[in-house]
Amino acid sequence: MDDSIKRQIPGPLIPESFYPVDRLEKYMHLGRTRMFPKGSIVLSQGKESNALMYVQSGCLAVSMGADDGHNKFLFHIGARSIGMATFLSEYHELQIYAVKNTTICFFTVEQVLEIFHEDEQVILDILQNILTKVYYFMAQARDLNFCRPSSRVFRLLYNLCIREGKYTGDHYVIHSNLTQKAIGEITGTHYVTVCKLFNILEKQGILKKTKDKIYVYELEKLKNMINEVIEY
DNA sequence: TCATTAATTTTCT
DNA sequence: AGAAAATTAATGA
Repeated sequence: MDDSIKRQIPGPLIPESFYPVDRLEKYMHLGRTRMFPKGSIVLSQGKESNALMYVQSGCLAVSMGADDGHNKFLFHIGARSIGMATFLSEYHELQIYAVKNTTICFFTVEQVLEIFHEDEQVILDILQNILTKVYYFMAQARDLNFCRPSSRVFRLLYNLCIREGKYTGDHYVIHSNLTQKAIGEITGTHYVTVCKLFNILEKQGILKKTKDKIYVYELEKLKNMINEVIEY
């Protein structure tokens, strides 16, 4: 068995660890470093913030509130990545909290400009980080428009397998500790639906998910499932 | 075809 | 043991 069926998918498949900007590491003395314990709020909705956040270690989650109290998960900011709420205007509807114990270095606009002056490559790295996010959410907008939830879940699994699945004789192993809930948040489908979809895949012997691994036994079948209409 | 709610069971820490 | 995650069933859009 070879990997000829594999096809590289550009950009991140799951909204975390977007393009790292670890060049900021050597300018941390300019900013203000702070520790956030797991579960604490880094930025509450509506609160003014005009700093650039560099996550040195740990992980943050960014979400956006809705009128009806719902809260849409957007993406994670992992180690060596960055986040910005409002560089330009003061109001926003984002909320950021620490998923793990996290150390963040905050840079003011002035400090960022100072770094830009000294190190132009940082500008490109930050642009790359933002553009990667933009592209991800453009693809997301497309999928939400044109694909059914079952297709979005199946395609995520298929792409994950192509991207990082290890072929081991007769099946693929994906090392991933995504929960069903997380897959639901990423794909915009209800976690109960995700559960049902996994049951269908497992019953057909296509795939099996454990806590930290996903075993793909029939990659081609999984690919075909993307376009099938599922009966629940 | 799916979201939603609620009620249980299973798995993690 | 308590929290989080997963499952199952029922209802409705």
